[in-house]
Amino acid sequence: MSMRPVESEPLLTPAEVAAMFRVDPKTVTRWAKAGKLSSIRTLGGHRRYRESEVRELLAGMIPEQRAADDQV
Amino acid sequence: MSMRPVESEPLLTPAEVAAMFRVDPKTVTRWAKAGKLSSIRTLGGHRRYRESEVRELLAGMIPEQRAADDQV
DNA sequence: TCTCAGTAGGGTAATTAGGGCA
DNA sequence: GCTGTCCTAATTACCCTACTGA
Repeated sequence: MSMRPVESEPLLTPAEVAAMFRVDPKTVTRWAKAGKLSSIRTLGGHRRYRESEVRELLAGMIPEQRAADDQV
Repeated sequence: MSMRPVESEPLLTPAEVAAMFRVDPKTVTRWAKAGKLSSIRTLGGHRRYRESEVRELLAGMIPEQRAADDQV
């Protein structure tokens, strides 16, 4: 059986993102609803997150978060 | 669920760090603002601390008298 | 088809940020 | 200088039930 290489972006589950930020999975959901983090939905309504975006946010390289950082 | 291995650094909450040093969480916040301790921010602005860094600082807490002894 | 950990949704408690003061 | 405490507002954690997905 042959699998044509379909380029897809690495996605993370809510639990995985939550673990990286050391927060509750529900908190990640709130970030998505608030538009602070873009999310992809499964056909059943569950959210998936782009690993690349999450890593950038963790590194503090996104404007939204830097705004919070700047008051330090 | 699979939980594909996502490499991320273990983080600590302000309360956890405060308990380890036996100080008020607010004091930990001041350490972070003073640059004595590096911090990562959640998307909501709350701080998270690197466990490895905290442990190193704890290990560096040397009793006054012992510090003097060490120079012998 | 069955199982069950994970997630969504909503509500309420607990932490944290920030400033100022002792 | 350094820490603890009081205050308000914002953010996050924990509770539940029902549905999703591997």
